[in-house]
Amino acid sequence: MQEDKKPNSVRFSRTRKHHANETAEDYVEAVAEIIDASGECRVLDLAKYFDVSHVTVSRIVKRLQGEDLLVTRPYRPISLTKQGAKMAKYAKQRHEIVLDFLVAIGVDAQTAEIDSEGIEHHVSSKTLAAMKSFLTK
Amino acid sequence: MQEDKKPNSVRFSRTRKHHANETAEDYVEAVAEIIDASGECRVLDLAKYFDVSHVTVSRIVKRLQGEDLLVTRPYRPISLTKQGAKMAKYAKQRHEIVLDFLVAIGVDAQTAEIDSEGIEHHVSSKTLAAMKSFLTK
DNA sequence: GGCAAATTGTAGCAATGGCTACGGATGCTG
DNA sequence: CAGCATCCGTAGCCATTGCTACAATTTGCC
Repeated sequence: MQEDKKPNSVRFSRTRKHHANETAEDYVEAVAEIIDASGECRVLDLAKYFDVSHVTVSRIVKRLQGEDLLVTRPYRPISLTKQGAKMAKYAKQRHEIVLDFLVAIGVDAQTAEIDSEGIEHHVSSKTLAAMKSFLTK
Repeated sequence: MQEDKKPNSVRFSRTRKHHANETAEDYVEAVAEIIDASGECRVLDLAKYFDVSHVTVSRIVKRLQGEDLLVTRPYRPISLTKQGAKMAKYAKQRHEIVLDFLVAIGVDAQTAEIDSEGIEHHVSSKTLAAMKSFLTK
């Protein structure tokens, strides 16, 4: 009855790596959304989107470019790589399922929007499946 | 129809302040749990609990002591302040509701345990109320 | 009491993500 | 096409949370 085989690093996601991945997901999702809405995505668009300074965006964009998630050149718009687009697609799906699910259990739309942003990164595929199943029921 | 009065810093919780608060909640909850289980809580207990080095724990404990959430002295056990105990109590309640809720919608216990750790910090009181209401239905 | 093991603290490094201040590019507009 | 506004990059600061390596304290055992 070994109940603790897995290290708690699996349970507790307050790790640099996990956070970096959350950031990556939020950014590619935002880039996709902004391009979809306005045709192109600039550093300042992301800065406004996340309500942070352009400097913070700039550094993160550079990191994500190094991770082959997005592409840009100095003073140029930002676009997604194939890999980035794929991540954005999954992130969006997850986001929408969580959002719809929260609304389905009676959370008001505005609160659901806020909470789903935080929750989406912590929902495993199994939990996501349970939410999806709940929605189609 | 101003749909974006609130800054996105409210929606996107990837902020130092928010993370620091998550850490605080996880730590006070862990301290309460460990004391409850074994009578006292030491730095190494927390290190094992979170699967991090004792150094990381030591520094965070020092910070949380400064925030009046817990009390300790060098080479001595850790206990909660009144404020820390209150935070631990609410964190535990939230944790349990989220956990029970996930199980209720069909997530297996192990996955629910993992996901609830991540989700609990992002659930507003409104969403928590919706979960509670779902459970008692 | 004293030694050894276990525990905890300190020093110092890295990565991530906040910021302000400043300077260089780009692009619009007269 | 020149100048100005906007956008973006760089330099350099801080906080948080990881780490290893080493020092200090406590504790248990002989």
